[in-house]
Amino acid sequence: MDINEKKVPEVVVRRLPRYYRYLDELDREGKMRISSTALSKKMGVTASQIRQDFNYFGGFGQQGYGYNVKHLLTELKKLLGITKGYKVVIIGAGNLGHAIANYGGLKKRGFKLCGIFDSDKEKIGQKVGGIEISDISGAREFIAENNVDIAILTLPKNETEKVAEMLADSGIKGFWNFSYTELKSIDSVFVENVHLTDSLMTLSFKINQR
Amino acid sequence: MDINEKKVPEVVVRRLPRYYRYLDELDREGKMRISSTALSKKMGVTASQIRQDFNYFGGFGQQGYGYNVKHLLTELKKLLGITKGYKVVIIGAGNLGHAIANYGGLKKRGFKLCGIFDSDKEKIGQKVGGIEISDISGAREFIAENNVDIAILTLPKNETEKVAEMLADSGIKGFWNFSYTELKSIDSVFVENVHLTDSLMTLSFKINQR
DNA sequence: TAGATTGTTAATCGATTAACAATC
DNA sequence: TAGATTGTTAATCGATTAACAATC
Repeated sequence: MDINEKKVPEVVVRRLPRYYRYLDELDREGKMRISSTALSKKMGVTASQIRQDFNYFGGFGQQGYGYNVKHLLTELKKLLGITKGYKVVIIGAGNLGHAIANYGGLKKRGFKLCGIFDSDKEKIGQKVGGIEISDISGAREFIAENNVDIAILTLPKNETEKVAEMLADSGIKGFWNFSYTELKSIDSVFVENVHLTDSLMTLSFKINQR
Repeated sequence: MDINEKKVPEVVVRRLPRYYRYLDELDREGKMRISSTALSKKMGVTASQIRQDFNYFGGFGQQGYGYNVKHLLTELKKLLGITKGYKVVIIGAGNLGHAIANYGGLKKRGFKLCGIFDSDKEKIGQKVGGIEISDISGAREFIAENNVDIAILTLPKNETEKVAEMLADSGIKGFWNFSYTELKSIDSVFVENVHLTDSLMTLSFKINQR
């Protein structure tokens, strides 16, 4: 019953990609099944947590057997939208934009890169990862016409906010934002802010405390 | 008393860079002081959490006044090692390596980029962000001789583990790892694994659930 | 059937929030 | 002094872990 389903906590959601990675590896190794205990040892978490996490989605295992690797992997893919083939565009064709465009991980996870935009006249027309860089002024229309799902924002801080505003009602569903700003979720657009240096600074903190 | 000091929880440590970002912004805006309540509204957290977090480090405020922005910022910088001027090298001069080398955020946070290494003969000798790319075979010695603190690993998955092994006892203190592997903390080397697509997948999950 | 291992409830632990005395 | 706001204790909430009945 939907009405009784508990909302999946954010902490659990953030663990799902990690499960996906491990299950994907097990599958590539040809493993057919795995128990929560075996997986817990591999991942360095408790078996209890694994079972609890999966049970937010109804549970993917079988008593006495464990989890079928292929089945669990398929279910994780479904949950994470990997099977949806979400369309993405990159806004900002700098080094980071290039790195993401050329990164095979996007394709592997079902994302379809279908456009790259920049405002630099020098860059427009050049090709990155087989895709021609277009003028950013056409981004809004492109997204609307092609039903693009996610915009990857790899722009300088000062350009990001106005670009986000421009794209807000284009039909875009999510921003994956790499700039030094925290975009707020605008209406119906989910925002995932990535602050790369935050992670470097936690590392630095730990080194510094020692 | 050291003996009574509670270990700072990981969740608190991971919030520190965010405090740093907000305080840095307040300082740049010329704000002299801020109360936990005002900051809590800006950041979208509770004032209680802010005060609790800072009190793991003894508290940086003054009753009846709030927090002096410059003082709090200075303390955060000290905690995060920004004042230490940690030396970093980049191992892997692909797009991501380039992006990080050219990113001003490292310098801003006091990190000193002092070397870039790659195994590709074509790349060796080229300059990135004013630094010449060196042969990766010399990385270990360079780190040991120059007391490099952190190695940023932007290599393909298959090369990362053996490079990490090679550098393990060079005196390096931390790995900031971007490859599709989870490096385990080796002895005295802290590891911060960055899985960029994990964050994209949580975004994708949310879009998918809607 | 016996053994294994999940799904799920209950217990514990830790993190967040609330409250207020201390104090600037 | 009165007002403001922290530092800190206590209460609450939520997440993790433990335990075990269900069941393959």
